[in-house]
Amino acid sequence: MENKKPISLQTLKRLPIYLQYLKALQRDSVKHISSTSIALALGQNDVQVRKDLASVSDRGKPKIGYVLIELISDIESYLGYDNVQNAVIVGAGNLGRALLCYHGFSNYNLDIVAAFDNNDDIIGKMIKNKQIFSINKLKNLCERMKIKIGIITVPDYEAQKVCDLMVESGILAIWNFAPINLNVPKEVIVQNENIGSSLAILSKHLKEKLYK
Amino acid sequence: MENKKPISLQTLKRLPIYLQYLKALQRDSVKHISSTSIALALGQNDVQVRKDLASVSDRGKPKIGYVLIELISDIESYLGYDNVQNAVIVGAGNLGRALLCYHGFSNYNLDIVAAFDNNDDIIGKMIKNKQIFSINKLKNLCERMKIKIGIITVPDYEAQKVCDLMVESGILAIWNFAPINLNVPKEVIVQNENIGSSLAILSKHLKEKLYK
DNA sequence: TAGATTGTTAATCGATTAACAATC
DNA sequence: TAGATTGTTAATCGATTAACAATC
Repeated sequence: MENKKPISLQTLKRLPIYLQYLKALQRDSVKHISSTSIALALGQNDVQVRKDLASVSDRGKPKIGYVLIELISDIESYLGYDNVQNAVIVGAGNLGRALLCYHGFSNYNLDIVAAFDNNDDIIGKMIKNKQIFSINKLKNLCERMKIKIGIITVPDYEAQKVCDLMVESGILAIWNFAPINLNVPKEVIVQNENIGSSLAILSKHLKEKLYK
Repeated sequence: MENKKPISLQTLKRLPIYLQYLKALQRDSVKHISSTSIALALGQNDVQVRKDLASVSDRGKPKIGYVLIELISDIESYLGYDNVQNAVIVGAGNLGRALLCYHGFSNYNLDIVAAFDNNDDIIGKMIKNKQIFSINKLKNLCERMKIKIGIITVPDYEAQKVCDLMVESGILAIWNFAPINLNVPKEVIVQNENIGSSLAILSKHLKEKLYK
């Protein structure tokens, strides 16, 4: 299914959550699934789920719902998980190494091919079959391998510099773990992963529960 | 400032981002700051910033803006960063260990006091001065230390079990890194950290840039 | 057929942005 | 004083939810 109306950012964020749940069902050999039951399992409104799914698949049938494998396939192809996406990571500190070791990215067909750092002590080392290169090699490798996704796990004061280098290297999508606003040209997208925002929600809730 | 009208979830998520920026300014010895300049630096709408700040501080002055240290203090106290918050982490795999080593939590006055796992090979080891205990010790330690924040970094099929144990141990706020929907009583809050949602946004953008 | 489910249209809700008066 | 900034009220925008017709 191609090119219905553009879907909202909120829907886009929910699709991977549905997908995860659907894949778990698949392991349990479930064959069919309805929006209503997905909504129930994930604690969401059923109309919302139905609308979200309708935006990426038109194979839903009244009374039956969706055939599980068809729905999974439609969501995956919408999200672009049907092509492997190569990525590089800059910053091989604790967080960078953890991401490098994380197996779960295969679920999203994301493959981190290499890491880069400016610390001579770790340049040249291998982590889980992946080599840590000097930051100087970033541009060359990205261009040669046509890498379009960059992950930033350096300290905040280095993040903009790294970001600029990524843009120069042809990267179009940046996953930023540094707590800072990055300036990029408009053809590049930045997704900020903000630990602070999540913690704020927990902290506020706790404050209300404990002191009120 | 206490108890104006309740602020929105969106505002709550943005406050830590402002705070981060304000602290960076502090290092540069800036003394005053306006909503307009924050908005400009962070690429946001100035009315939005003004409203967000007004919801936690009433010390803004026309023409001058805010005194930096006052604004920082108001945001921090609103977010509850003025008390140290102790947390435990369950699941000492790659991600769990990375979080355990992460220094940045001190910015949020969050202190991870211990990790728990069910793998005998790592139980008893120390990571950055923090011990990995058997999961069997979780309840006792949480009760004794009155720990209210739990971080889940176990595989998805173990997450609900761990969650139940946390709830039983008196934990009220759960930061969940497992890609699964957790069922909790209504007094407990769950904040899901969803890698898939972030990646979906990047992946979709890339698909549009590259294939259209 | 009746009931469960789909997809769509309309209503509601909440968040963002615009307009503007107040003020240091 | 004039201009920059604040805070507030109103308008707009977008997302969620409700209502309902279509259908296997």
